[in-house]
Amino acid sequence: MTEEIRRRDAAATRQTLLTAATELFAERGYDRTTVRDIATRAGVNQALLFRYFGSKEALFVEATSDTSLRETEPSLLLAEMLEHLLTPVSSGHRDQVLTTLLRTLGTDEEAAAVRRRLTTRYMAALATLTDEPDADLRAELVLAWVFGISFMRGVSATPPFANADPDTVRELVLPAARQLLEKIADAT
Amino acid sequence: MTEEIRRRDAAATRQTLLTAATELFAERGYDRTTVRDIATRAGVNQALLFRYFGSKEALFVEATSDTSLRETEPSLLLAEMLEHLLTPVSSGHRDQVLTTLLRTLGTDEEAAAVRRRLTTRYMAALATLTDEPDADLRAELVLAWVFGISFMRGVSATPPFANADPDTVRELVLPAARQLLEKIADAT
DNA sequence: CAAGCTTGTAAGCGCCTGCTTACAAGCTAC
DNA sequence: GTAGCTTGTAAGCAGGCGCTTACAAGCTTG
Repeated sequence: MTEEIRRRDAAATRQTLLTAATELFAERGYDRTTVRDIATRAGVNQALLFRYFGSKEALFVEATSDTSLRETEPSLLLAEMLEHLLTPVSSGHRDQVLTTLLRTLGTDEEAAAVRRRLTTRYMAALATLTDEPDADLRAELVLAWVFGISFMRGVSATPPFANADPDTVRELVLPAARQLLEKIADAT
Repeated sequence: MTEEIRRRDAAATRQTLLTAATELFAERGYDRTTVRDIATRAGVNQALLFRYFGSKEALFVEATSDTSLRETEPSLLLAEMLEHLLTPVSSGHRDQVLTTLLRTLGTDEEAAAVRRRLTTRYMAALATLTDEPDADLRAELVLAWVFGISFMRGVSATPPFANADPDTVRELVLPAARQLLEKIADAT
């Protein structure tokens, strides 16, 4: 049994808030998520949010910073990202950070900073997959594709993607992307 | 000379408001644009916004509905979209609708409807460019790429794209996209 | 020139936002 | 057992939001 009868547990409350915030930011983005929403979903008084995190922005940074960008081999990175994007979100909270960042496109500086940092890391990894001089541009174009797919699938939720088989998508995307980054490998 | 000394001109005021709204929605998205912002940029009392448009949402719909999706031949559509996306925004107000929709990713139903309608039209055009059975999926993947490029360039504004030569980008994207939609043509 | 409509203005309403404060309730150490 | 800290609660503050109202200023028609 899990410890269910715990009350007055600061660490647990903090974690509950963080989880609720992560979910809501991914679902609605930064602007449309209110601190009251977060507290309600966490089943917690909203004042505690400020006690434990200081501000809504600080909570956002913490919710999006545990990126868990695994140390995947770059040649498999694209295939893995596609898999993450295309598997049903319901199955555990997958890498929602991408979705969160896509939903948070305002002028908000914190969000923009998080987005830029993440982008740079992925780009650097992908840029190793070609010997062409314009490796960065090629990497960014491929990354842009991932963002676009993530956008249309997770955010816009247009019909074809909703029913699309992940394998089919991968078999379409990988060869095309290989035109830009020739060292992209197939999934294992 | 243009007629500058016109006052009490309802049509002109309406148009000024519409222009200001279009710009601001593209710059900041729906949520972060306030009716006061719009009225201020238009140099007009904000009550007039409600007199002429009824609500902020109605104004948004009108600002994004003049899509001007030209009747381009589908095989040239991708090249043309890329050109639109990559030419400096400063040069006249280009097709900002894509940017606006990207910046407006909340739960807002009106924005989602506009986005869906536009997407469907572009997809239908692109789907004619292959004889494969999964034409729709292929078209959506290509469109996703355009969205991603638009996102990274216009919204996220990451470095490589900012300095990228439009022709270079096109020469990278078109051949790769042709893996999905074989009838894509080069720019004229 | 005055009636009557249209266009523009100033003020403010009710609501929601992020955030704070004052205080009650529970836990731990002596 | 009670002092003193930590955890949770209720209420509310100031400011910004979309939107409305009451009214002044201008134009058009007899």
